[in-house]
Amino acid sequence: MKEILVHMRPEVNACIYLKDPESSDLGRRIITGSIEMIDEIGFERFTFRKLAKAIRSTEASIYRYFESKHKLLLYITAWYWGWMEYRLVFSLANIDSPRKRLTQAIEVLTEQVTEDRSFRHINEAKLNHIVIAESSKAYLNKSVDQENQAGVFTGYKKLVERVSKIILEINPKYQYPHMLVSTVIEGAQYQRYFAEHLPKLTDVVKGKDVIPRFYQELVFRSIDT
Amino acid sequence: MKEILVHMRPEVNACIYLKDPESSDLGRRIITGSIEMIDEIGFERFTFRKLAKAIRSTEASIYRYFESKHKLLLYITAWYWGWMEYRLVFSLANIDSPRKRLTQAIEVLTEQVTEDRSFRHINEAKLNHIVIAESSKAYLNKSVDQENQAGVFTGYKKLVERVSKIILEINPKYQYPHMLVSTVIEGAQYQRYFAEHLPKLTDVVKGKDVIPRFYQELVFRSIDT
DNA sequence: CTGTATTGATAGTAATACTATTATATTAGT
DNA sequence: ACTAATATAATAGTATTACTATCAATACAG
Repeated sequence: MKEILVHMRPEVNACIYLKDPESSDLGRRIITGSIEMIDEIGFERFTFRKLAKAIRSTEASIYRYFESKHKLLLYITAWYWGWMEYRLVFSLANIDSPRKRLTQAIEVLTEQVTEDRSFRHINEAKLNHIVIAESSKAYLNKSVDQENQAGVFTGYKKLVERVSKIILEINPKYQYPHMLVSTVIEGAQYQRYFAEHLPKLTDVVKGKDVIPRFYQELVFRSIDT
Repeated sequence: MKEILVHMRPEVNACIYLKDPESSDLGRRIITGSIEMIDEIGFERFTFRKLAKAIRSTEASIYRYFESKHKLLLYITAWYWGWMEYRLVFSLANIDSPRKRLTQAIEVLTEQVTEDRSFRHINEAKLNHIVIAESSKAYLNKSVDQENQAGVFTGYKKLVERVSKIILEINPKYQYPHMLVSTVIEGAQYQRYFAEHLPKLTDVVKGKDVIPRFYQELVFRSIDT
């Protein structure tokens, strides 16, 4: 993947940032540093002041890139969903059978993300870890409608739409493709979080990743006539 | 239900509060007022100072009941899951067939909550609305392990366990009952949130509540052999 | 009517979430 | 090489948040 993606980057809606963090060294340090720090101390305790110290810059400089830490979270999650869409599209290339395409799509959406490093300054495994724990905070707040209207969540919606279409290819009469896909995506994240923190809410098997398996079965049984 | 529940109240783990809000008029005003206010302005913008003003008390007095607004959120969600368990248990009374029991359980877990008012000072419809939008913040943070160990999430886990058992009665070989139940509970909340704010992620039909229907089908297809 | 507990009133602190100003360093164009 | 534009650093400052502390007023229980 490295070779192919090296000149592509997930597109993030420009209204999220004041200045594109991909456009400068400081910008990239902000992204690298915030992923690192949010993973370590959590989004609530994360502040621009602490980040500034960690990346040897200043609060005021960070504010020139992002209006608030909420916008930074929006950026990180939008980047993640953009990246996921690339991964999905590439992993589906040359697969013709809709059923195989769906199997592969569910796999990509639910599997544990390991270090990828297609992008030098982004640790995808850590990014995945914070997306699991923090990404829902990006839309679970009162500014969601305004931000949705501005197109902030387009990447996520496109991903859901893409997989929904595969489902409809397999069963054009299935009535809830979007519900099913968003249930799988959100569900897989929660199950991973539960496995780590609230294991009574899940069924973990030591050494095995049952999450993709569970959702594969769930989806195919739901859509088969 | 009113007559039966009138002398029962959901039990909330005492370590969540400093002083039981059910034990005084001020305590109940804190709960009533916070449900109202969190629903209106969201958990992030909600502060004890604003709440104090709204219920004509003082910040310091509220702090005598709850250490922080996070603990108050824990209290509210724990109360909600305790209440849900009562609703579930009562609604399953006298139903013998495991399949019918499961159908009813899914219905209770996924349906829209309407005004109930078994408890004078709690508006259950509003409570449901804030649980949908805010409850995941109760465990999506770095204190989750500590709080889980203290038993804060017992009510939620008991509910999942209860429904998982019904699934195993129907199909003792089904491997993922807890994953399935937590997927349904979390999923139903998200779908309701999406229906209101991010409709592209769901399949809403005007005038119809498709969420229970979708999850009924999903569950029974998943567990049937 | 006295001790105890509850709430209210007020004040104060450290941290957070910003905004503003000015200085310095870098780079780009001519 | 000089100028202008731009980016960042350094510093300071404000309003709000998330508390803690103190003390007075009230209630109520024995």
